[in-house]
Amino acid sequence: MRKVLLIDDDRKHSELLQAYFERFGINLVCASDAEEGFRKLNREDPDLLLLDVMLPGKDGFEICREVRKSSNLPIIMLTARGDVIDRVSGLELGADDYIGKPFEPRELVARVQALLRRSDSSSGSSGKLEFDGLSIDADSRTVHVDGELVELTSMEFELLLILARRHGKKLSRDDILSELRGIDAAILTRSVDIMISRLRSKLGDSVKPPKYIQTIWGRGYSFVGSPATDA
Amino acid sequence: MRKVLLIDDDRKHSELLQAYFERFGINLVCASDAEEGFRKLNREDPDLLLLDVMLPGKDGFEICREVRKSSNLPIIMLTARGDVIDRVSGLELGADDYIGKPFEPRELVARVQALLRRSDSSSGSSGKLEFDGLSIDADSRTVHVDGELVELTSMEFELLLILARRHGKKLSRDDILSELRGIDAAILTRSVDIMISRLRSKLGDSVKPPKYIQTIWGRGYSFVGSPATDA
DNA sequence: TCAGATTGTTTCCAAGTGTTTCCGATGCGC
DNA sequence: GCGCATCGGAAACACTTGGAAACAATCTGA
Repeated sequence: MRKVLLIDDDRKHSELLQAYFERFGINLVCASDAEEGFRKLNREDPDLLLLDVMLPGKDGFEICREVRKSSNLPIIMLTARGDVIDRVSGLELGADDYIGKPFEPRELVARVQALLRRSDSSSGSSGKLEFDGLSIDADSRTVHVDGELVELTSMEFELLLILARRHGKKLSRDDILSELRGIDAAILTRSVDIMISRLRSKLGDSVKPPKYIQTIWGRGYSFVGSPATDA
Repeated sequence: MRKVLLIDDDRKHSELLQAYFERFGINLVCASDAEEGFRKLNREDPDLLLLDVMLPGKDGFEICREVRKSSNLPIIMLTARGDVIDRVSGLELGADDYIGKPFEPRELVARVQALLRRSDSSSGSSGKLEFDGLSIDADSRTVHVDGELVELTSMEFELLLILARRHGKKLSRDDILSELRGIDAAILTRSVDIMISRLRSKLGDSVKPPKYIQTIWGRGYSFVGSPATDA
């Protein structure tokens, strides 16, 4: 379960939020001042920090600065009035997000989740497209057909990505060319056909009953691989 | 220089923002609809995406969903009215942040910078970069491959650092040269190729199925080492 | 200054990409 | 269904880009 540390001197408010966060599977740990905050930061090792700006003693900005010195823990600032000055200075101090009080608890949860998702995905796999028998990894630029690694040239890979990202959509040769090479697709040749052809042969696809790439006569091409459950 | 793609149908507004972003050293590329957006997404390979919700044809939410299928590119949504429904659904769709129109340009820049900083730091500004079988220590300037110390010259080390810090990003030879030697990359030779070549041989990497450094034909290079589980 | 290491250039060759061409496939009008 | 015009697939070829070796220039430290 994800753990979030909230530093806010309003105990009542904190408890309400704690209960609310619980419903979304997030364990909210509360501290009411900087001192308690730093203690729990070490002991609880949270995944994210919620910082109220208005605090007795050391304020939220100061805490933010200090935390940033030694870690890149995601931080969201809670400030009383949402004026721009506060927002900007909070973000420039190294906070990752900001929310103005009063806020909808639901929105805070959404922001927390967005930020957690981001820090997850940055260390985990993300850019993966999975189809029935075909798996494309946009990060490592690798393609597997039935578990076998298939070596594609960069053009072939880009082409496959363009088609697969919009599977089901009919793409004209112009669409493909302009995504592949930019607006200067003025000189339209038939290189797309050839690339499709080479790609198909590498993927072990055939023309007649197409497994992945469907020719739409007079129009262009379309990716038709079954969206696949997951992998 | 960091590159940000803005998809917004208000050309005038886009141009103003473009000029404004320039002042902060951010290259803002503009598209006015989903079609153009997808084209430039591939072509320009931006570091972050700004999405207007209100667009002719496919709206911002839809674009966001499609992009999220195959990438974890940071996304900020721009919506006309800041009601909570929009915010929450935007964030739940996989956007990383949200800003309500009208907004202060300065605040948008701050949010963009915060998000860029975050995605930077997630790939390790903390001195050590760990990949599957490859570990880079930016402080001591040492590199280990499968636990073995590998001696690199300073250029080779810098080059590796540039690539690894932006793993997954396509970097042109110009990008690399200007980071390596400053903006005066006027004299463009093929020295980058040779450095890549030497680096690869020292890392024990091969060209055909690249473990670490991928050649993107006609474009440049990209670091593709798996982000590594261990530390 | 000299020796050795590092960085840049040239050159050749292999690999990737685009064009032409031919032929089979598809759609259309009868 | 038949024939014609057109479209798409595939092989062969031409052009461009990248990899690697050899070599030259530069830098570093005695």
